Amino acid sequence: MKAHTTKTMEIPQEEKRLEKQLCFAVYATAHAFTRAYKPILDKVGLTYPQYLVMLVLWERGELPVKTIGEQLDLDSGTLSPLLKRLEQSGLIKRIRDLRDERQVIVSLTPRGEAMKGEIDTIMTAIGQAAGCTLKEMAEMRDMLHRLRGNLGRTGTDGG
Amino acid sequence: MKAHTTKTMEIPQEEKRLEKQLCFAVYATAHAFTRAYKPILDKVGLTYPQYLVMLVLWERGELPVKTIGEQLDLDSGTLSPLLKRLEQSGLIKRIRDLRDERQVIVSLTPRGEAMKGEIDTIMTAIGQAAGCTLKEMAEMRDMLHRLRGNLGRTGTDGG
DNA sequence: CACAATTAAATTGCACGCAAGTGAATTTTG
DNA sequence: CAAAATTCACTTGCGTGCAATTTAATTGTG
Repeated sequence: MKAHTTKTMEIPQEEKRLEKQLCFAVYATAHAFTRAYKPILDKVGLTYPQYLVMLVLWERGELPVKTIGEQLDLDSGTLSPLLKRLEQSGLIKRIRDLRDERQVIVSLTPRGEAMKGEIDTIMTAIGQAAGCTLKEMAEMRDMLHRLRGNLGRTGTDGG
Repeated sequence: MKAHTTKTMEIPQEEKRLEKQLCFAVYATAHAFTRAYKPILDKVGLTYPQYLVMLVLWERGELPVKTIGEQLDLDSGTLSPLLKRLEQSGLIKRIRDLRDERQVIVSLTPRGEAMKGEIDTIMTAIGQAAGCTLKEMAEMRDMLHRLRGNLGRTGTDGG
């Protein structure tokens, strides 16, 4: 594998500004989303990552920890304590799989299932806060999806 | 102020899927960016948020903590320990302002200033990882900027 | 079937991010 | 000018994220 000359040609000053950085736009918008969700999620006692886990379970039903991690791009170091909190909140159960005792199957309790009724309220509220047209939202989502695909397959080429 | 009927009309199942959520696209892309930056930033001994602080200082010169926080949308609870680590790394100085002793002025050390030479290498590497055209990047950045503006001014209407 | 390699989840350690509270300095007000 | 209100940074506590390690279970191999 011959490395092509990683040519570091001069980038114009203007392009180096924080406000010009796509990475920062994504970073800051992610925080803005979390903050926008907070007052809404506080009412149902969820953090934003916990809400994402609930979304996955509402959509797909009971799942092993591994699969939840694949859906959300999170590892067990993040999920294990998070799921423990959701369990203590009485929203999910964690049961070790009898077929394969390495796995833990996560499923919704009746309370967790019932909370699914809140989805519309939550999504409507956020949709209004975002203040985008559905077309814009879809467009942005697809662009981000592509971008994420590109970034994900970065071969950690140099180290 | 009469609340307009927060009409929670039915959202189609398909739209509730995780993959359809713009918030998740932003969330996951932010993490993908951080991971893409990691091998590059490891070489210069910075975390991604630390890199953002350095960007601000390279661009604007010495600044009080407050202003850095405004630029990055971070509060002192996040910045104080982060800046302390950058100081221990020998990249910045923190000096209490003599005019207003409530403020702490953050400035670059010679080592921090010298690191500015790494910018081009870092940005070029990330640019290649992102694999977008400059037009796409600009487009996405501007859409995110607008979105962030909308989310930021969400009046926490209900609590 | 024993034994090495692999896999899943949990744990540990560190660095954010943010709410809430503290303490010191400055500004506002009476 | 003195007291009250505000501002700034720091600290504390909690919940992520993630690398690295640990423990237990399963799979692959001879």
